[in-house]
Amino acid sequence: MIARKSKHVYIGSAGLYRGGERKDAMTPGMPTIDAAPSESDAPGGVRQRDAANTRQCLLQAARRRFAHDGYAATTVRDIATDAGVNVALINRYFTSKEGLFEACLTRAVEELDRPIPESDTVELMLQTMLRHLAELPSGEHPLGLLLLLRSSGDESAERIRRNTFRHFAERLAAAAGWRPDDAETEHLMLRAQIALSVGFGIVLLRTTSGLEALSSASAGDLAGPLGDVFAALLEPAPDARP
Amino acid sequence: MIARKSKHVYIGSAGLYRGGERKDAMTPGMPTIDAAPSESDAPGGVRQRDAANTRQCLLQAARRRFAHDGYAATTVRDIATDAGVNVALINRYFTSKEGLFEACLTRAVEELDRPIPESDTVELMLQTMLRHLAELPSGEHPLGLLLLLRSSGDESAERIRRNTFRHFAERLAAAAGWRPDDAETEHLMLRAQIALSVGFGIVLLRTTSGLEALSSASAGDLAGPLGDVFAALLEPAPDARP
DNA sequence: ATGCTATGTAAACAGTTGGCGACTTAGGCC
DNA sequence: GGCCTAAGTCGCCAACTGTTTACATAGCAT
Repeated sequence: MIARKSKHVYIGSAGLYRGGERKDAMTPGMPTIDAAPSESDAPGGVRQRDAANTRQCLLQAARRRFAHDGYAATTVRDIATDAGVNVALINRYFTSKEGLFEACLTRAVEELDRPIPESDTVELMLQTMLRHLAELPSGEHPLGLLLLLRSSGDESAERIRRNTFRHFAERLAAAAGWRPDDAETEHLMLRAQIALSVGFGIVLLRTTSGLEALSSASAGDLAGPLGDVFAALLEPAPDARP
Repeated sequence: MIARKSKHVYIGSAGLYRGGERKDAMTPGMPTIDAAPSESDAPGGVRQRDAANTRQCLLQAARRRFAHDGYAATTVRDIATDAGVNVALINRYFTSKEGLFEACLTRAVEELDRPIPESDTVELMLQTMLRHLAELPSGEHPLGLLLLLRSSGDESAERIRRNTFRHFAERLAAAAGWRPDDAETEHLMLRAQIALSVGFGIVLLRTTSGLEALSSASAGDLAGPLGDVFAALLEPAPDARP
């Protein structure tokens, strides 16, 4: 018995994925960014042309696949099918599979880094993390953090990843009082990185461990425990702690 | 320019991997389980036969590859080359790539579950986790936790993964006072799963994020912060916490 | 030695994958 | 209309991947 690659059909909480053999259902219509195929695209209809839209569709589909299955496990054909788009267009718009992944990563980093309220506090960073752990208003899980964990092996993508990690670690550490070259506060960097680990660990186990309580927890459910963790790690304790 | 699969050369902290083109250096000698090729295997020497040994070599090499690169990204030829063994032997001894992965997973679970001191305490679980986060006496990083995060997509392997997660979550939760079907202690399950996330998050970021402080931290360095986290999550706080 | 089996080797196979080049066509502009 | 370019399609390929098959041989019992 050969364990063939699973062409799984995702039925996420809010329809993360539509069925596998999208091609039959979609083409030749206009690629749609989200949810069910729009009513308007008749099966025999005319393929409309909209470069920006197809680009977005590809990005969206790629984000989901990459985040969920990892880089190596997803094929460009998977992505194209999900997006309801011809495979060759991936290379047209993103040069290569690596290019597409890098585009996903870049967009994810932008999303994660958007709210920079100048003065960081541990509390604010905690809320940002919470927002990216839990469900979006649209009902979809945020994929940015997850994407950051899916390495492609490509050098330039890897650099983006590492820079992002370092950037957030430093922001978090700084919010907790860490200052560069200050040996006195050096331990805070490690603690900030551990705090970061918590977030990534949660997002990973939420999506891949099958732990019921964790994967179904809402932002509100996580707020309490996660607040305790951040406080224990980064808030100066009453009794001095090396 | 085609982004070819990187046949990287691992030079781990304690020589996790030896160079990529092992075949030239190793064959035809006896496959060796660890470290540098033993002095005794002359290049023109006779290939010795030792099924148990080659099995172990394959397992070891597979563990490293799977844990480090993920299931999909590692090829059976990679593993065979690392182990200094013919590719076909993977299928002989483990039926398939999936079988080999499952064997790795099973062994990892055994290692993780070894010390069951009957009565679990949060403190003991913390120490167990610490032991699997930090370096082994041999100088190698423990790969068990990491392997648990690398899904193969195979149904039976996935079941092992999930059962292991659930098992440890319940052990940890129980150690903190959780009792099945006791709504009063239900919140402890979520907290235990978050505590688990911390461990997995750390092991993941230690190996893939390039965060210096974290990846070079010793068990002793982690003990303090991690102890704080576990305490904040699982030790009953003086002021009641829902 | 003779045979037998466990072990190991080499080559090939069938399916998949990412990428590319030649082609078609929609839609705007003159 | 005629033309042009961007957008999309189609078929192919070379490389790679997991697996199998046919073959070689070491070690051992007889």
